[in-house]
Amino acid sequence: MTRLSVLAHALLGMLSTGEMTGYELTRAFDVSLANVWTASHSQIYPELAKLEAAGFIRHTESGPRGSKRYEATAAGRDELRRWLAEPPQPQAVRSEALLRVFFLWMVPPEESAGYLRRQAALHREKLAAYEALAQAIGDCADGPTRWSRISLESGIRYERAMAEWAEWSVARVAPPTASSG
Amino acid sequence: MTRLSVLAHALLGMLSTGEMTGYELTRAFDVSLANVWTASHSQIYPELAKLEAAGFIRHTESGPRGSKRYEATAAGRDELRRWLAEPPQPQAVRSEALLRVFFLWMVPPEESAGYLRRQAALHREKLAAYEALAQAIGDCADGPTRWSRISLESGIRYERAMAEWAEWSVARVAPPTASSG
DNA sequence: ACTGACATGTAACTTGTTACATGATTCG
DNA sequence: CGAATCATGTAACAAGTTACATGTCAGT
Repeated sequence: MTRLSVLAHALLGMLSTGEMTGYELTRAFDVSLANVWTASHSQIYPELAKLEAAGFIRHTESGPRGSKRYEATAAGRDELRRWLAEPPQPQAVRSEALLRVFFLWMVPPEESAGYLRRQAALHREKLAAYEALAQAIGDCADGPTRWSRISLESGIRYERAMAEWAEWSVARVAPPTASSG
Repeated sequence: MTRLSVLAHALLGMLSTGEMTGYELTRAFDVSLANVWTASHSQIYPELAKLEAAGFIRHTESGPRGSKRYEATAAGRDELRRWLAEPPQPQAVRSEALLRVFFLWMVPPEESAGYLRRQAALHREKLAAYEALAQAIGDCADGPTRWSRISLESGIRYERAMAEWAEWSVARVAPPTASSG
């Protein structure tokens, strides 16, 4: 194994938090990790096999329906810490939504304003969901939960900034007329 | 051709703005589009060939060094407009930087604070660059430029929100002591 | 018996990265 | 004539998506 993928480190991180099955990991990517990284089961199972072969995780018991519980080994946790200490390199941006904005001059103003309004609505929706979640988990200051709260805060600020941007853009494209104000 | 990729639409969009060679498109992804979408020449040249075969672009003259200038056909511009009108679907999130934050409980507080400070610095740097660029292009209200200014604004607000988030996180992890304040 | 959630895997395909490979033109 | 930039391509690989495929267990 030349070098571990980001997904591999995500799995390693989850399995350092506690024992989990592939199925539970799959659900985690749909729920707690959804704000941060996504992966499907078809990617997860082969990656778990690779990580086990490389000695970074091991599977302990076998559960009821042929399920396997995995946990990180000492080598796995070391690799995770090494990865966490790597210098951050600026990441390539790829936003389909923003790319569309770049080419909105192609369509009439009503249509581009509509696009931006839909974007604003989507961001407002996500913002509300994140804020409700933050309210629900409260001001936790302990272990892993603390850090998931900090990640969530990033999502909150991101969605708020993007909602405000979309609303600002609408105003710039279709300024409120005297009659409408 | 089953369905066009996002990259294909990016190329179609650029070639609706004006004639360009593959080389010029490659540079555009490094400069004006860098905030929005990235692609390397090894992806661009084959994609141009596919778009031409599908009749969405055509190449006009051949330049000095075997260069080919492409432009969008009417069918290409129609396809671009169709794509712009597609209902936006929420996109999968994948942020390696944020994933690391999720697992920062693994390392000592000094190290996690250091990580967040580096993140803050990177975002502040990008923010400054974007703001300088915004200052340089000014308050343009015409055609494509107007929309690139709007895209840039998204980058500015994003970097600012993320810088502020990182700084907030540092304070949460390593609160200023009475002696340091 | 049937439905739904649990549970794991593989195959085919698309997208994106890194490295390889070549040649033309311009400037100093 | 040498280096930088212009200019276009291919090949091998890594990462991610969608669809296919199978079987278990709990509840009704």
